[in-house]
Parts: sequence; C-alpha cells; structure tokens
Amino acid sequence: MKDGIETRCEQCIVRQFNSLRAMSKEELKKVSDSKITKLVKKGDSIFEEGEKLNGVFCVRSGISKLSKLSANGKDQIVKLATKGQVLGQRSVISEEVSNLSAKAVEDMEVCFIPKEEIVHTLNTNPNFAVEVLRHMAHDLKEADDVIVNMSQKTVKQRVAEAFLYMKKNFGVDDKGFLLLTLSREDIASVVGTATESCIRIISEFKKKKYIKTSGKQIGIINEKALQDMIEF
Amino acid sequence: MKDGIETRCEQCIVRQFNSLRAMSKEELKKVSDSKITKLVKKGDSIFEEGEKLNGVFCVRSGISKLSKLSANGKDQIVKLATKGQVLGQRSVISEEVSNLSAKAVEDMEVCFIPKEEIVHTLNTNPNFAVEVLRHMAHDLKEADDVIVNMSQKTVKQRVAEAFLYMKKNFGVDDKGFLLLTLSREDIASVVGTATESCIRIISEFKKKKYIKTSGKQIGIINEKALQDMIEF
DNA sequence: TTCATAAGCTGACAATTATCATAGTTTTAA
DNA sequence: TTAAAACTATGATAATTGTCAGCTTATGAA
Repeated sequence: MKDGIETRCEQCIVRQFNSLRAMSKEELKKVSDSKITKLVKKGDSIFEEGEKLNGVFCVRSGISKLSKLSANGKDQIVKLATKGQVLGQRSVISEEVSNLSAKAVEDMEVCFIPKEEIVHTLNTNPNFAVEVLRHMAHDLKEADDVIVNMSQKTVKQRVAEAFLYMKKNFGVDDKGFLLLTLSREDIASVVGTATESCIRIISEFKKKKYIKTSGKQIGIINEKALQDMIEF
Repeated sequence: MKDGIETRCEQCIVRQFNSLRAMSKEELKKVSDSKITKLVKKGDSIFEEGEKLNGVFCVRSGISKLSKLSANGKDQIVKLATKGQVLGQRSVISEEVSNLSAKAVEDMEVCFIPKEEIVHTLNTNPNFAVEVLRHMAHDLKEADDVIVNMSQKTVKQRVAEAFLYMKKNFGVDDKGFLLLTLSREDIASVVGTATESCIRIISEFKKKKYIKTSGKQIGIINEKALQDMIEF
C-alpha cells in the first residue's frame, strides 16, 4: 500500500515549503486524511524555544504565534502563521534547537511531519531543495524589512502597519472586522511595545475614526489614513 | 585549460555559500588569482536597492555595509560583510531585485560571480543546495534575534551589543581598538538611532571607562560591563 | 448565576530618545 | 597648504514611550 501517510505527507511538505502559502481546499482535504493530526487548544504550546524539533508542523486550521522571549522578560512575536504554513522548518534544516516558541492564538489543527520525511525529500527531489531555498531567501528579505520597520518607525506607525498586515494576510469578515483577533497584549508583542502604549494608540485611532472596535475585534475604516501614516 | 576562472569561481561559490564565513588565507589566495576582481573605493556602492543583480559578489578584502533606506529617509544597516562573505545571494536565489544596497565602508576588493555559475552549481552539485539552505536557515534565525533586539532593547543596550558584535566578528588590533572602524553615523545606522543619541551614549561609555576612543577608533575596556548591560 | 481572574482602559509621571542649534575637530580635495 | 566640507560633540528642549496605579469591563469555571 504505497498511498499511505508517508506519501501524503511528502506532498504536504513539497507544497508547504514552496511559495504556496495558501493551499486550496482540495489540497488541505487530502492532508486532512492523515492520521498524524494533532489538536492544539487556544493558548497551548506547539513547541518551545530551545526545544529540539524532530519534525515540522503544518497548520491545517487556526492561527499560531511564533515568539521569542527577550532578556527583559517580554515576548516578541516574530511571525503569525495560518492555514497552509509550516512551523519549525528552519530549526529542522539548520539542525539547531528552535529559537522561537509556537503557541496557538486560537484552537488549531496541525499535522506533524517527521524530520526524516523532510531530509528524505530534500535528498530525493532535486527541485525541492531549490524551491525551499527560494522560499527561504524570500523570508530573509521580509525579515530585513521587519528589522528596518522596527528600528526606524514609531510605535504608532508600527501599529498602523500591523493592522494593514493583518487585513492583508488574514482578511476581514462581512462586518469589516479583521478575521485575526489578537489580544491587546499580543498586538503589543507584534509591534514591540508596552501593552498600555498599544491600547492608547488603538484608542487614538478609534477617536480619529481610522478603526472601529467591538470587544477584541478591530475593523479598519480609513485604510488610506493608516497607509499614509506609515509612509513617512 | 580546465583550471580557468570558472573552476575557481565555482570553488569560491561552494565555499562561500557554505557556513564557512571565514576562509583560510590559502583559499583566499586561490580566489585572488581570478581575473574578474573589482576594486571598490571607500564610500562607493557595489549595488543599490531595487537593482536587479546578475550575480553575487564575494568580499576578498575590506568591509561592506548592507543597508536599506527607510521611509523616513534614514538608512538602516542590516549587515556588515567582511572577507569571505557573499553579497547578493538572496536576491539572486529568490530572483527578486535587491532589497538592500551594498556600500564599501573601506576600500574593498570583491570578486564577481555570474548568476549562471550559481544556478549551474545548484543544479549539478546536489549537496550544494542543501548547504546553502542550511546556511540561509541559520541567517534567518539570526534575523529573528535582530528583530527581537531592535524591538525590545534600549538604544544603550543596542550600542553595547554592537560593540561586542564588532569585537567578536571583526577583532581588535594590538592596542585593543576594534579593527572595524565605523563613523558615528554608521554606528547609529546599525543600532537604529539618531547620530546624536549614539554619540551621547559613546561619551557616556567613555566616561564610565567601558570603552576608550581615539578619533573614530573605539576600544572595549570593560567587556563585562557591556555584557551585563545587554543582559536585561 | 456568581465570583474570581484576566483583560482592557486611562491618568499621572518618569525615562528614553529625537530634534534643533551651535561649536570644535578632522578629513578631503583643490 | 589651505579652505570647504564632513564629522564629532554637547546643550537645550520637545516628543515619544514606558511604568505604575487604579478602575472598569469581560470571561470563565465552580
């Protein structure tokens, strides 16, 4: 029986590692059949900083935050991963312990792919390594952008940027609210600021009618105003 | 005559792209013989942000700063590359225009390796892609660290960290001065702060006897004090 | 439901950092 | 060599951001 878990996972790896951030529903369905699926509850950890990973995790549903603890005790969220994205690939490839911890922002389903699968595919599929490489080169460029934003932009600009990023990458519901709902603390961790500062800026944006809120939910009203704000 | 430029360059690529950041003198000597060597004068640009690169540059001597212009008009230095390091590989691999510009901090010799060489090696040497991949995965982790540092540490901590970084990666002369001599403005661009703020902190460190200066040159006197400073 | 706990919010104040002005110093190029 | 330009340095002040305290509002478990 060749069409077992291994084959499906391999497909998953190949697809995920490629630039295909978003998988089609059919593709996801396929992977869904896999038996090595894990449910992760909101707030639970998928892996921790410093942990040795013996595989990667594909996000099937839900959202994960990848964060790193700073020496001052605060978490910095480096990335938010959603459906179709892979967690832990860097650590597996570089054979170092994970530098980030992954936690579920909301209930998640992830499928685990053992390290051996990846190593095997890297060695047998000649195009695969190059595809992964290309993807990683792109990630590295994005990281450079983040570094520049963090160093050169004000907190207000970074908050505005975070909202635009959330809209672009996670979408909005029919009422215009961001589908990705983060706590104020998590937004602060994305932006790299104190929770109170973050809340103050949200209040200010609300007062200026740039955004609307409903509980934790945030909706962008005046996208151009936010856009203009970050462009200096 | 097989032992031509191509062969040497290929060796160069393979070595450079691997984790071998520092090449031995013998290896460098080999590359030195190559005819496609360029001299770049201090302050001159090797390539600019937005430029399409049709190859990579290996640093044979001197130091280059890789920077990105922020919307506020300030440059952010993302990386400093020295002897044995490669510039432009990410852009070549991801087939995007460069997101960084590379300028010479001091007079440099660089050797150019055409894109085709790299693509060829990627396709013919099965281990090469994996090696490059591993290297890039490592770079990505370092980028995460920089993001956290930039977001969570104070300017003072970042300056301290920059000096320790410079000592560790570029060494010191017999008088204890850092071999990498940057202008105050460049240090500020590494740290992501205003030049005046940077100068003030340097003055403070000097007053506290953590460092000594002689013109542009900076020497670390009390390494532990700097180390302690960044560990909170 | 109800209470305990966490999250959100705001004010007051302190600390950090940026900006502007100005002057001394070094470097560069004619 | 010398004058112009660039770099270094410092003060004064403004703007940004963080911290602490207290209060209100959600949320979730018994």
